Amino acid sequence: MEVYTVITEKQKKTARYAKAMGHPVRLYVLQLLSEQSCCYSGDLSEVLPIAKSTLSQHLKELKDAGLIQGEIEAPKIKYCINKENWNEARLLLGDIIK
Amino acid sequence: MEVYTVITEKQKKTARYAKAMGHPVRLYVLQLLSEQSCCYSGDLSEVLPIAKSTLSQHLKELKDAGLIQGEIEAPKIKYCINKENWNEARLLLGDIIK
DNA sequence: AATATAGTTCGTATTTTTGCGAACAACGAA
DNA sequence: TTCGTTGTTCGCAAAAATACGAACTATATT
Repeated sequence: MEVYTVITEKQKKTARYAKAMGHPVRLYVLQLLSEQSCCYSGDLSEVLPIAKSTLSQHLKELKDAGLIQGEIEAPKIKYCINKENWNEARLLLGDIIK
Repeated sequence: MEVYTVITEKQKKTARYAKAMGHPVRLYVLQLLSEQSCCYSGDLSEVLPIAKSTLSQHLKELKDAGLIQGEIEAPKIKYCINKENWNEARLLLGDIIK
């Protein structure tokens, strides 16, 4: 059963993407990856003033939101934008700020 | 004293706006106000499945983020977009999703 | 002055987020 | 196989977000 609401699924999805972007560290990572195709967690860890475990959590959140994806390149992990979802997020947010 | 970080003030500001947009209720209100110039809290309260006090909190957050403003029109309060900041938010977010 | 309306603030509870260090897992190199 | 590198997961703590109902404030109406 669904509680009645005027809020659409599209708006919920948009809000989820916006929420994922709503932290400086995550926004930094997203912006970097939208510009330079890929990076390693270690690269980020060197420049960001947070613990590795904290960074890992933020990366996980971006992954859970669907905005990035990781590919094993042992012993590192290469992170890139999830193009499909990133494009969706851009469209959805673009519709809000149009 | 400022801890060193590669994260810019611009990114922090963008993240703050994104965070304010990161909830379905707040996104709904923003989208409504970006389309129809103004509304009253009561209008929102009628259609949104949340308590009035909860709505009031969300409106306060949007106000604190600078995205909307309220004008007393007793006994109601007329809410509108804060055009200056909304435009700033659009520019900042537009820069991310460009 | 009493009442009705509109909305905020207060008090509280629950959940989620943010963050850290220690421990762990996976893999390549020596 | 032992060691180093890379990054995640675990356990914990503190802070912030979300939500509600009750109480309150302010104003207009009767």
